Formats: sequence, structure tokens, C-alpha cells
Amino acid sequence: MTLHSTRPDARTDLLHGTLDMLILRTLQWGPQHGYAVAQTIRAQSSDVLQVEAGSLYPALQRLAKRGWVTSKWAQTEANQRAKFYRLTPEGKKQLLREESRWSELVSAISRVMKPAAAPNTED
Amino acid sequence: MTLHSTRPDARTDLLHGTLDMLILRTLQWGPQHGYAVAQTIRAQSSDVLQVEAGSLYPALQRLAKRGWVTSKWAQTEANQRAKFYRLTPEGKKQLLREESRWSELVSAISRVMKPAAAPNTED
DNA sequence: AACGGGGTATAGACTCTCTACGTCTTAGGG
DNA sequence: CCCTAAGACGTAGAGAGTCTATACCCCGTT
Repeated sequence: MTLHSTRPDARTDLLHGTLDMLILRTLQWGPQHGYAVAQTIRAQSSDVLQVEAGSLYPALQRLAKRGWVTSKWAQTEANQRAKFYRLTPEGKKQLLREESRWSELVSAISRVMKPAAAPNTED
Repeated sequence: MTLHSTRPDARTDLLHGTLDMLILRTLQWGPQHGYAVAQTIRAQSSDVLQVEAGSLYPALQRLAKRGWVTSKWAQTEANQRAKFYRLTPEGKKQLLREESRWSELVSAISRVMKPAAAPNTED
């Protein structure tokens, strides 16, 4: 996924594990097809997170293979065929695990970035 | 780097871009050799973030090649030879960029994970 | 009939990290 | 004096996840 900064100097790609978590979270609102998942993530993040098709579909297949989601073809409101994904009970558990991993990571990183006291040596 | 959760079910590896940021941040406390950088990150994160040697040294070389750090051989307090790394002015700029990218990402993800209002469809 | 947009998919390259080695040096114990 | 443990640096090879680019299908509009 691409991080779209307000400033143009931001470089591409970031964060391996987080895409799966975002997709699972998005599917908690209810079953959606892949394209709509990407749109939702983009909208909810105010266009900051933009999931490319080449990342999205491999990720969805990964999730399906691991049993976190199921898929079936259906029609969209615009009467187009699309593959709808639904979160499984296992997927909900996985989402909880990933959420707790993520918050653990964020807090660990913030402890390194802004520690209460300087670790040791001075400049 | 490995995320060491309190619970044992946490899986390995996470976060591509963040290692560089953590190393640069650690070197802001003053020049250190590689091994000490890893120790500092581990200590500051209360053992949650554990940087493996096979990730650490390639990362340091990457940073040196890009001009974010310089290195020179010297002696440790225990009288052992070690390569000391120092943050360059360019490295400080890079650190600022990565910090802002990181906080942008974290806030974007949290908007997706816990939105103010539900996006659209119900379950 | 052509086109654009919604929608899915894959191949190939790239980047970063991990595991597993290998090396050298110093300090300490037998 | 030798052996080992620990500090310290490094590389090779594999694996995972993402990106770019490309391709295809379907539908509605012009």
C-alpha cells in the first residue's frame, strides 16, 4: 500500500503486515468485494492509504487460503459481477490478534522514539 | 526485527521501514557501535523489539551507503574493537522525514481501525 | 462500434528481514 | 596454556509482502 503524504517528498510502500489487518477490519462492516475494500480503506484514511490492485488481490487470496475470509461471486448494485468477501469467525480472532500486535508495536516504537529519560551516553 | 509479545502466540517479523528509523533515532543519543544500537533499542522497548544481527548490519550498511551515517573503527570500553556509527546532518533530516511518515501512517491506520462513524453497510 | 470505468487477476522485480553460518578478539576458568 | 563464553562484525540464501505493469471481462454511454 502507498502512503500518500500531504507533502510530495514521501516515498512509496510501507508496512508489510498491516494490509491484512486493514482488510479484515474493513470486512467487519460487512461483506464487500475487493475493489470496495480498497475504496473504504482509502476513504476512511482520507486518501492517505491507497491500496494498489497488485497488493489487494494477492492479499485477499492469502486471507482466503488461511481461512480468515470466504468469497463468492455476486452482483454489485451497478449489476456487475464481483467477488464478495466475508469475514469468518477465525478471521475475527485473527483480527483481534493483529490489533493487539499492532498496538504493542506502536507503543514499543514510541518508547524508543521518545523515551522518558535519555538512555546513556551524551553527544 | 522481531516483535516479542507478552503472549507466546506472536509471530515473527514485522515492519520494513521502521528499523532504519529506530537506528537513526538511537544514534541521536550519540555515536554507538552496531551491537550497542541493538541493545539500546531492545532496552528502550523493554525487550519487545529485538533486532537480529542479520537485520542490523545490512541496515547499517544501507544507512551508510545513503549517507545517513558515517562509521569508523575504534575501541569499546571493554577494549574491544568495534565500528562506531555517527549520524550525519543528512541523517538527521532523514530521521525527521521518517518520523513524520510514521506518525502519518499511525494516525491513518487508527482512522481505519476505529472510525468516528461506521462507513456504510451493516452486517 | 468505441470507449471509459468498474472489477479481477497474474508475472516479474524489488526490498527488507530472517535463519544460519563464519570469523575475530578479549576475559576468565581450569 | 588451552578452552570456552561473550562481545562484535559480517555474509549467503531463502522467504514474505508489495509494487509496476499488463491483461482480461463486463456494462453503460456516446
